[in-house]
Amino acid sequence: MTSLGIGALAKRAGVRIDTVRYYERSGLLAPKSRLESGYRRYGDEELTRLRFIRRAQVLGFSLKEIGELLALSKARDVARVKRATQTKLADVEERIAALVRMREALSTLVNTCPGHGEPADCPILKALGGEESHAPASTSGAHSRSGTRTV
Amino acid sequence: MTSLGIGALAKRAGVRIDTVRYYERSGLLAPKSRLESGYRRYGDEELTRLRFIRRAQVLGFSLKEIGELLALSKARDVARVKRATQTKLADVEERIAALVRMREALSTLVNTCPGHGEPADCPILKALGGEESHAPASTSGAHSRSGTRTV
DNA sequence: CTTGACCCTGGACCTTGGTCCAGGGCGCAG
DNA sequence: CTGCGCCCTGGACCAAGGTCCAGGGTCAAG
Repeated sequence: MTSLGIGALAKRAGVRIDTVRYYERSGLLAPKSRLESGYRRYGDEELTRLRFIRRAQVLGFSLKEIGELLALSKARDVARVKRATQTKLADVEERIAALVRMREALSTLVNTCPGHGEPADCPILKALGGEESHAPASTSGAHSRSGTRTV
Repeated sequence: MTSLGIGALAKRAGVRIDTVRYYERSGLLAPKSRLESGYRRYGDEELTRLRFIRRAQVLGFSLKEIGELLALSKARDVARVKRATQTKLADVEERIAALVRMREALSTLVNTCPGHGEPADCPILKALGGEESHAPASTSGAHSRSGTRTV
């Protein structure tokens, strides 16, 4: 029956104190109790829960989704918890597919670029829009009133 | 030698006008010129560049990274452009690997959860921290001075 | 009791990638 | 010349997920 202050809890979960309070504000993690002074007290369940929140984040759940999962778990609604997880799984699969497409495109670019020589031979630069010569591109362009038609 | 106003440019690239101006503010896309009135004018190169920016975003580059890519391209530094792209490729591969791990974890959860019955049999709920009964969890906790030691 | 470490609250601030608005100035067709 | 639609600027605002700060109270060791 460990009893932890917020600092000890945060340290054990590898997060910052502010983060714990932020999760509390977000409705994800309430302290088990408070001292008369207002100090938060946490038990093992809270630690587990905090660690779960972090794991779920790594699994790609947003804090909002984690809150929903937590609510479903409180409701002990196994079916809905499962469905939420399936939805997330589908989402993750979609993201993987998108990243795989991205990888193909990038590796094509890398593989066809000689890495030296003429910019004209670099497909990456070509993909970038290729051949612009000159072009001053002043960052701090003070453009005054009254210029010739196209500055 | 098409000459476009910001609206036409935005429409052709499928972005909003504000987004074009936002990219300009971010140093990614300056108009080719300005009318005396201050109206922005764009040519084909700017359109290509804007489209590149969007494609690069889809490929997972942040605007900051796109800016770097653009700077390298201006410097016509083929070698460094290639290296930046390789770095991004490695990054994408890492993200894919993380998502694949995520997918494995989620599908294990989904596959081992019966989807009905006792919460105790649901691995998702167990991963969540499992068995907390009761716990009132008052959102608007007015905690007054003077309580018993642990409220 | 004193001291240093810890904790409290409320609110401001940060980053990223935009989006929207007010108040006013152009461009061009009729 | 009028009017409609486009454009200008600067600045506020959004969501997410924190992070930090000021100003003050508390806990526990010595």
